[in-house]
Amino acid sequence: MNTLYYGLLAVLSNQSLSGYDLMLRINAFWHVPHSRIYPLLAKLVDDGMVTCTLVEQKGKPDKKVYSITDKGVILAREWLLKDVDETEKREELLLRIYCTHLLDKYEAIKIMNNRIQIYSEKIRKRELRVEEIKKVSGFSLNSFNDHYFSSYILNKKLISESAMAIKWCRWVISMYESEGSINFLDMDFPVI
Amino acid sequence: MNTLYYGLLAVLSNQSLSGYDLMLRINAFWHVPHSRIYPLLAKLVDDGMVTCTLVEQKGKPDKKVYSITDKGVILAREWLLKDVDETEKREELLLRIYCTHLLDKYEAIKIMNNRIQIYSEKIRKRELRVEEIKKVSGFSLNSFNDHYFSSYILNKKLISESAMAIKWCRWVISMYESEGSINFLDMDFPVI
DNA sequence: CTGGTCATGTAACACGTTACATGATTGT
DNA sequence: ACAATCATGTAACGTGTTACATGACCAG
Repeated sequence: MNTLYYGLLAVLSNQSLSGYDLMLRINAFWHVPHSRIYPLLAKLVDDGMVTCTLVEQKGKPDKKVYSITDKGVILAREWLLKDVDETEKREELLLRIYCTHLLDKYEAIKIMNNRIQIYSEKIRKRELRVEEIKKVSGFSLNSFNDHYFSSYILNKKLISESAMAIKWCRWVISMYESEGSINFLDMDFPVI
Repeated sequence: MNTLYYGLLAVLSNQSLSGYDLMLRINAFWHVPHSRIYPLLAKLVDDGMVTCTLVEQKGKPDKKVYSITDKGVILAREWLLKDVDETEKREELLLRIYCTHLLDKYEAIKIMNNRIQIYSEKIRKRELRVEEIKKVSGFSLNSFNDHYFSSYILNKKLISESAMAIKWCRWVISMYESEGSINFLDMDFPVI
């Protein structure tokens, strides 16, 4: 049961799709060829996580539409709620976000707070590294070809990414906490 | 010649390291076990990209220190300068940044401008998707469990990430363009 | 005396990619 | 005619992970 197994389950938790459509959808996250999707779908059916229905079409080949089962939703929720380590692949994080609808308010807020902790720790480590670079390079560089420059801009990028992620987490939490109506006009995440 | 092949070359372009130290360094980007590094290092030596020197140590086991060759630098530069597609793995992007010291001012600015184009296009597509979500959901949601909410926050996250990346690219360009002294006090990327 | 760090390597297995294979329909 | 899209599947190959294997030194 690898990332793609949960990936297919995650996408199917949003809507029922054919193997072909599933491939198109999951490509928004990362590239997956159809050769990996069809065998895994068979396994998902085997495991009782999804059901398959043949849909006949006119002008197009028939297709098999897959729908998530209750058992599948339970597994997807387990995967969403399990603790993640720092080395988690980015794609997996995006996929988890795409599944937030499977969580209740308190579960979602808890996960977001957890994520804020992880990003804060990352920033702390990178800030230390930046200070170290500044010190060992004597606070100035002879040229941009100095490898301290590469390290410096790389660390600055990682810090800004984590800071942005924290800001986004807080925005999501604030939406969950504002009890009122859920209106797109009231919720807009200011980009920078 | 896969990502790790260039990854090892990229790290070695910054400094000579043993297989063990190389593993520790590359783990800053993504997890790589030593079982993958040692065979690849042998291949890099075979291909004439790096040279190997045995360094005896007291109190610690002897180690093999690997250094990049001129041929290795040429290949690393080729890899850096080759066009990248949108589906490029994130790790590879970070690795490329870590190697900027191999590029001259004009090459680096060209790459940054190119990246800005890619991120801009990404934002454009995601903005369209957000507008679509707003429309089909009727500009409001019944609950946070609605999968439009998941899609909405996911797209917002991707947009903010790309926007931050563009800001970072512009910051790097501005540093390359400011001819004066290279002082860490003069260059600070404001996080959000 | 147990577990952690430094240090290098191999082997079995799981996972992922590219290529092969088929076939109807629609647009250029 | 030719290429692209929709639609599903298998096979060979290459990549990556986990486990096996060894050994000195140091700290608790």
